[in-house]
Amino acid sequence: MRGKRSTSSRTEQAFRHIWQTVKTIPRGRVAAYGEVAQMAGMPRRARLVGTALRNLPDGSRVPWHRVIAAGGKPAFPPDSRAYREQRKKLEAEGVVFINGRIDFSRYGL
DNA sequence: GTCTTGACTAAGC
DNA sequence: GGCTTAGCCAAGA
Repeated sequence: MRGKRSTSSRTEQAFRHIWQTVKTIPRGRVAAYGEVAQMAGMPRRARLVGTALRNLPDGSRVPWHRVIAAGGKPAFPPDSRAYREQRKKLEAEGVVFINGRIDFSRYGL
């Protein structure tokens, strides 16, 4: 086998690795993009995590809502649909929003 | 191969 | 406390 990778490019595998890492976030907890990147063994690739989640295939069971920006706030504008969905899912898991922000010392990893 | 874009982050004002 | 700037690094055009 030479480096020939059929059916999945290098980036696709990186995305899957990120998705798999996100799946390890326990229910009722949250992690920052940078944290996920580090857990996936890609320090300083926070933006890549965002790209991966954006490319997330429809119907996947990846808990993308547990990934938030550093500072404990969602990476979406508060008036966006994604924001409401994320907040709804998190609150359903017991995560409390305080002034639109999540307490990392309490719900972080 | 270069340039722009982005579900990031930390520091500065 | 909120907006701006700069640094970051890979994907997409």
